[in-house]
Amino acid sequence: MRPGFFSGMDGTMRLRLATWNVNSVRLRAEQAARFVREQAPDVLCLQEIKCRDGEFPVQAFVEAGLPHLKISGQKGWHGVAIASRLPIEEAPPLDLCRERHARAVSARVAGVELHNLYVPAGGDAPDRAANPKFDHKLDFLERLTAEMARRDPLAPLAIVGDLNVAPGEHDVWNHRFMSKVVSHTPQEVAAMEALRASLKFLDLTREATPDPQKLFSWWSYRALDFRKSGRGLRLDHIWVTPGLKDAAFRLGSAASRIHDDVRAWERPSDHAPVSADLVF
DNA sequence: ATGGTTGTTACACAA
Repeated sequence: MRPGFFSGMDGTMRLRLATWNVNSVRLRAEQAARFVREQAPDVLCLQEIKCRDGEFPVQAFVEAGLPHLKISGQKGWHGVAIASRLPIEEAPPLDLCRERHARAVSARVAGVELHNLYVPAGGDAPDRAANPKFDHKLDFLERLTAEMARRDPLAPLAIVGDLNVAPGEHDVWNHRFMSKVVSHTPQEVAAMEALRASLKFLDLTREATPDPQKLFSWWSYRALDFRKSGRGLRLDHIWVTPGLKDAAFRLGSAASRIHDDVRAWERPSDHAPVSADLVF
């Protein structure tokens, strides 16, 4: 039996969540299928699909064994989707994007309320007054925080995706330098801390690999050799509520990792997938 | 302590 939701004899069920900023799902449908073959996620959350709903390569995901799809696309830019081995049920949608971009899609899978997010990158200048994109980014995170603060921390809920912020000093290649660069400014780090505190979220990838170990999920295309450059950021996250803590730590420690080998594939996305296991 | 690359699009822009 291939690895999947039902892990078998002991009656436990494993739900493997994965998130990947795919940077054009049409260009990388085959890579997505390969990732599913190799890592067997039960749910794959995609960001930057860069297509309309009707242009999504449905067949590739059906054949890969993730036939249940919830797609929120738009022409050309942004766009998010959830692909699942298990049936998708409705979940309360979040109203986060004042620009009405396709940046959030929500679903309930195996009893877990899942919010797949693509937070705005925020432009160049870390100044809310001078740079509307930076203001939009912080507004998006503030709306999300306000929404989460109304929820029950004991409810099984996860927020995953490209949050476009590296929250910790070991989530960037150089903390001092990056503190002046959008993605790791004090304002963004504070916004992420407010979000974390809203429901006492657990950052599963960091739980699995504690500080001071460096962790990156994104490397610029502008480096010839991303490994040699060493200039990465951890922008992609899987956060769960305390209601999922037992499931996340069932094996002793959190089982979450960054699949940086995918960043080394031919014609890669600039982001690597991130996965985390929940055991019920 | 900063040069350049990629994807979608339409003849730039966003990342």
